[in-house]
Amino acid sequence: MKKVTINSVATYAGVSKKTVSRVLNNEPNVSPATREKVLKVFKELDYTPNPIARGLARNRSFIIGCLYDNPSKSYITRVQSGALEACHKHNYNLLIHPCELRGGALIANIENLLTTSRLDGLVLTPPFSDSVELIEFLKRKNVNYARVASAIEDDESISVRSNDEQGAFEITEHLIELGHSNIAFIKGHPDHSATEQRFSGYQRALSTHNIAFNNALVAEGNFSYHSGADSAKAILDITPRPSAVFASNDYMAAAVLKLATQRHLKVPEDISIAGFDNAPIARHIWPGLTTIAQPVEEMTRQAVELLINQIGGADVGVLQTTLEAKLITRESTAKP
Amino acid sequence: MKKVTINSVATYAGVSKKTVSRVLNNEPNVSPATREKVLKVFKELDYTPNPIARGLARNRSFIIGCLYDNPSKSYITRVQSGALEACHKHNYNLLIHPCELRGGALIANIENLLTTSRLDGLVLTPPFSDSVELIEFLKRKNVNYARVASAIEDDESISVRSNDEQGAFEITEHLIELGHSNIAFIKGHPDHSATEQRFSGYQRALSTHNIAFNNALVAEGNFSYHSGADSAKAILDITPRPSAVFASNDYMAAAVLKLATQRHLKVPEDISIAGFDNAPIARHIWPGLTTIAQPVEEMTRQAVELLINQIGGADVGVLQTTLEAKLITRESTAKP
DNA sequence: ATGAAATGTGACACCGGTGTCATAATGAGG
DNA sequence: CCTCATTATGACACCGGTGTCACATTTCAT
Repeated sequence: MKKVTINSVATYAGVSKKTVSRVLNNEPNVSPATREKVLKVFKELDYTPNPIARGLARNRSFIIGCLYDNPSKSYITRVQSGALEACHKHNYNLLIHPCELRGGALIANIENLLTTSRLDGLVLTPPFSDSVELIEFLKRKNVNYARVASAIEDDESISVRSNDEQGAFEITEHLIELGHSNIAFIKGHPDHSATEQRFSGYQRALSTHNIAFNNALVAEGNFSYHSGADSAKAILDITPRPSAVFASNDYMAAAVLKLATQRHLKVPEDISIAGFDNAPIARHIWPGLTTIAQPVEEMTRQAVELLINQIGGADVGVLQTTLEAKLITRESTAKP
Repeated sequence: MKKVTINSVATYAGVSKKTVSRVLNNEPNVSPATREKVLKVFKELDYTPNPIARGLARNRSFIIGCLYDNPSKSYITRVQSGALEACHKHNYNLLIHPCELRGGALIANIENLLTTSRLDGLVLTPPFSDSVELIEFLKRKNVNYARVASAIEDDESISVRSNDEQGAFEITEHLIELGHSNIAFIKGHPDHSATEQRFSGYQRALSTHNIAFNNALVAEGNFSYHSGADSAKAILDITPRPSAVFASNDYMAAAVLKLATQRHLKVPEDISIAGFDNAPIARHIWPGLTTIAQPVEEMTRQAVELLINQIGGADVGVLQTTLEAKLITRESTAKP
């Protein structure tokens, strides 16, 4: 099968390349008759313009790259879903690129990515949105980027985050108001800024309600289900057993719930469990998890939309936004 | 900041574009001295080649597109993970494109995708891997593609599937051998060929063990958790209550488990539950789900690898492979 | 009818690389 | 020292579009 290019169309239709290009891009100043004629040839020859050539001429690829390194699959799915919504709205496409923050190869990896595929912009999700090294590199390379859920504030780039500290405060307060005071906490991955923020919200709630912070009640997780299972073991063995557990995300909370159930503890009668994120699993298990609904899709959608506007050369106005997190109470928390 | 192109490098280094290009691509016939010189200029000018220009010249984008329309998020995550592994191994990138099979806009949507971004190949996941309309279109457009978990056999294109019928047979047989005979079944999405195959395996197992098939025990799901919850209601209200439920995927099985637990039924003492896929949720809940481990990542990895070889012009040899599914027994199934 | 403005069209350079081929420089063998 | 093969290098066309600008044609007010 012979390739159909803009040249063949032009020859066949008896007009110049440029006129074909005009029809292709719906530019004005083409007579209706000519336009019709060219459009007919498009159909006849089954012509599809070459996006690469177009990209070269316009210096655009209409592709956004999404960087992630996140143990929580559902978080990534939600990120993708928000990013895709914004992309498709503007006729952009999304390229996904998981990679590792640690190991020293990050910059080389991203450099290779940019060499392999021309990307108009990059969405950085945690923990990349907090990587100063990466951000410096992108600035130097003049690559457009948007940060999702980043804690860095003194940066003039696009950033959409949610209020993790406040969310953690509220859910801890919810437990306290139910009557809990012996509340265990499971931390997230140390590379993620959300980890520190959620921890800090937990501590602030305790202190606000005059409950002494007890480091023995804190377990180190990393947002993965598996780490939650390990932390759960540690926590359920504490004497006296905490009457409530607040895990930094729903996966880890689900792991606590599973172990508690295995040990024939009744949730929430014997122990209350709270999570964070409002991941699907929070409502797929019984009892459903009390959690903080974090607007992951919406954050990403907004970030990508701003990014695309910026790429288009528009004046984006407000670059940095903070969305609210919301407490969702389900069956996993109750009075002790 | 001025753009650094191959021309600036050439001028600065005092050589021709072509020589720079040679160094860039590690081609032979460049004297060590010249190579050194050019490499030094790369560093000095912080040069990054333009992938689009390269793509235009070579007629390659080194991007694979992944099509999906699947209610199960974890399935998609696994597909992506397998596809990415193969892509990165060959220095390709992955662009994701969820879209709808139904609605009539599919072909236009894909046509637009191909117009927007030059893709070297497409991975079709269910239900697209069974869409004759789409496959015809891609053939006509001369687009390389690979099918994952497709039931179409009389096609000369790349296809990697797993044995769904056999998997469903085995898990049903497992229930029968435990002593169950009143086994309810929840179907998957009607657009997916796996749905028919799993149903067929269920029926074959019944018939092999001389158990009469009873259509009243069959509920219509669509692979989503939500549809599983609806089916669960219907099934748990059947009198006499089935002693076991086999759901066509783990999400729906999890929904059955949740409702059963809510109704204070003990699993597996009062009712056994089996799923399909070995999705993460199968081991994140208690009791863990007995299920069929489907090698989703591996299927996709192999499919993409074959696809990339084909794009590279290699003789791919065997185009169609079937991988085995494996029974995983956990706590959700037991004697009635 | 006439000149100015608006509209339609094409020639040509350009985007930033790669492929082909001719030619220059180097090295081995006699 | 010369010939011939080998290695190194560059000129130039080309990939398939878009941007600029010049020019031809039409429209419209005077």
